[in-house]
Amino acid sequence: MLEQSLLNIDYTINSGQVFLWEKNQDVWYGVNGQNVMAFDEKSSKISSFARNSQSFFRDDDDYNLIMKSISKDKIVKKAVKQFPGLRLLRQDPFQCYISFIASSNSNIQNIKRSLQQLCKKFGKKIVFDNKDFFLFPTAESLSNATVEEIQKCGLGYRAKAVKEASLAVITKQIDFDLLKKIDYQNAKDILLGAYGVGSKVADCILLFSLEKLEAFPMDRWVLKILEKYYSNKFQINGKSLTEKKYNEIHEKVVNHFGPYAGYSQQFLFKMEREINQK
DNA sequence: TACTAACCTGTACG
DNA sequence: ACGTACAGGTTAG
Repeated sequence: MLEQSLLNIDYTINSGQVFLWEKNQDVWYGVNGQNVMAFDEKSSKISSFARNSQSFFRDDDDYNLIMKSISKDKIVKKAVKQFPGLRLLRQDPFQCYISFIASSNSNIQNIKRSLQQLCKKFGKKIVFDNKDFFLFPTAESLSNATVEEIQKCGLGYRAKAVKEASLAVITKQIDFDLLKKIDYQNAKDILLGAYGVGSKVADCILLFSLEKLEAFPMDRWVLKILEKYYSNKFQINGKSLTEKKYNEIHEKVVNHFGPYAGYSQQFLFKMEREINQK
């Protein structure tokens, strides 16, 4: 059972981590791999289609301690204060992997639509709470699909990457259980070997599904934030973000924010997106 | 090693 | 209506 004050479900769902969650009345429903989860806003009760052992909302994290740890400067302090209960999630690794491969050079609406179509086309249909859901496709089903079939889900040129990446899982070239055990840099190097996975996507997968809380995904938004608030600390020169530059900035970022840098990214991202929506 | 254009697709804007 | 820009990157060259 979760302390209600420590989880704000709306902030958390709407923070760019997940794409397959919808609110129905007062209940949030979300597809997570071969499971569907529900969070009742009124009671703060969590239920799920399958038994889920891993805590999706990371309530095993010492939230207050982490908030203290990442509050290294005014900016993060402000964001932490503004979005109490924003949490990182512990997602199904395969779904997270495919989701962020699908996210590259796209936008949330497109990503959502594509993933929904993927589920409908390749995922198993189930009934939970008297409602129909499609589970996320398995690595096997996506690796057996043709690029053309995947493309029909609106993924465009990313379809090839989705198929290749699924194949890499089937062949154990990518082994999520192993990636969870080894350290950040080694896990990242392995992920980068998958076609369609670059620095940013790798960091998303590591942070959101593979227990690497020092991962700090940097997309154009986060880069803008660093330029805006931290130009003296991290100095980002040049316009294009090469892998080398990405790594250099990441090192400075972890030096500043510490081992839970990924949490700080989530707060900064949320704060800046909120500002830009108005 | 460092940099840039091309890339599917849907939507917003003029 | 219809062209153009651009969106939460990656890859090939």
